[in-house]
Amino acid sequence: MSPASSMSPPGSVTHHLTARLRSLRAERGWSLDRAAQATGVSKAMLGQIERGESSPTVATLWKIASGFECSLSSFLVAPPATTDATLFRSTDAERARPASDDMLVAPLFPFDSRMGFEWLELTLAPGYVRESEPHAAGVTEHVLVLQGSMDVFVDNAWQTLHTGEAVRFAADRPHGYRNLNATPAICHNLIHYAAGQPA
Amino acid sequence: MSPASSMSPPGSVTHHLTARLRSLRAERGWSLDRAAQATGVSKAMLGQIERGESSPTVATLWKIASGFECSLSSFLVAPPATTDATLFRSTDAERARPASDDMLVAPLFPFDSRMGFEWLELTLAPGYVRESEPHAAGVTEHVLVLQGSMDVFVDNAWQTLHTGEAVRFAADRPHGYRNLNATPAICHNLIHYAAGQPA
DNA sequence: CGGTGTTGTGCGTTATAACGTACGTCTGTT
DNA sequence: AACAGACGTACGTTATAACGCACAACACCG
Repeated sequence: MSPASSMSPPGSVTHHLTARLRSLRAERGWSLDRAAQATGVSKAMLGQIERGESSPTVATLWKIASGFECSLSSFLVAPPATTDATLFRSTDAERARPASDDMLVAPLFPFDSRMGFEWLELTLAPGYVRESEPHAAGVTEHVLVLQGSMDVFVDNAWQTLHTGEAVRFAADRPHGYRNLNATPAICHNLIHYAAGQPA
Repeated sequence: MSPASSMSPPGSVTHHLTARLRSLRAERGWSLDRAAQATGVSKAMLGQIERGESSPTVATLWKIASGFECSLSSFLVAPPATTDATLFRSTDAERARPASDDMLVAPLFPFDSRMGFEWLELTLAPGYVRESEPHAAGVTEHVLVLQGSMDVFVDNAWQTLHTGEAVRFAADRPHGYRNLNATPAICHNLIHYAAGQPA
């Protein structure tokens, strides 16, 4: 993109790539020769990549990642931001908001791109029935019953879950929940989205 | 690597890259011209990449990902394996195994690389005290109290969690759990590991 | 103080990624 | 059937990624 300058802007993809490679090599105390031997990439090339003077091919980046026994994506995406500050949540504080007449949704932990999931607590009133549209591919739902019992529609059949039972299923197919009992059912619903995909 | 053949092996990185680009373009009904215009990469190059005849630079791959409004890593890492078969679990079945005298561990959902976390149910007997060693960087723990109350040691202080309360914290620092009450405490413990890093 | 080895960078060459354009093909139109 | 348009591929050129080698700077020893 910028042939004149060989510098890499601080926030860019190439900058993270150079920093990652440099720190990884320093971390193991490897010389360029040693790294070249481990990865199969010439040490001249490795030096240029570290200096941001050339943008490697995915093929060579793969050789580098393999040599260092690291994932390919760790060279590209920003680090998982280590983690954030400690976060306290309370179901009681969130449960007060009714999503509909016969269901309460308490967002325990809202969606976080670093985690890739959101964690909800659902309260299903007696008689609640809901069939969800399929979500995008790669979405996985976890349902765990805390109180009472309920039915989950997965794989074209209703399955009964009692207290303490759980199910995990791919949500890119028709699925649903219902509570045919006389008492409310409380469950946790953890929805995991595929990595790197916008909602 | 193999200059003679222009094919990409079925399981390789380049194969997934070509398939991803091809399906993404077909999904939107874009022609090569349209894709070239959206990404800023020549349509000839896009065609060669789709056919596996050339391995793009990370710079051009970035342009492609930006043009399609997708994450860079979605072109590289193996697909999240869509998802697995439906999996039923029961806490009662697992809870029978005592991990120690004063704590029960029930693995609700064992670690799954696609999800990046494991989900446990802990039962802390009265008087239980445990201070964990810091885990690797990028590990995040979620604790949610289901029954009774307990204390969690985070940020160099003990915090009390009552039923329905939860906390999320970075586990690469000293942390611990205790139950100073007269009745057992039950909580969920979801441990999320950084993506792409070996345990 | 001059070997001797190691580290990182510069240089010339080769392989190939990337571009712009032109061509063959297939479709739908009047 | 002939034309027009859109799509994907093949071609020739340029930019640059990648290589191997050689050199300069800094160490550790004799």
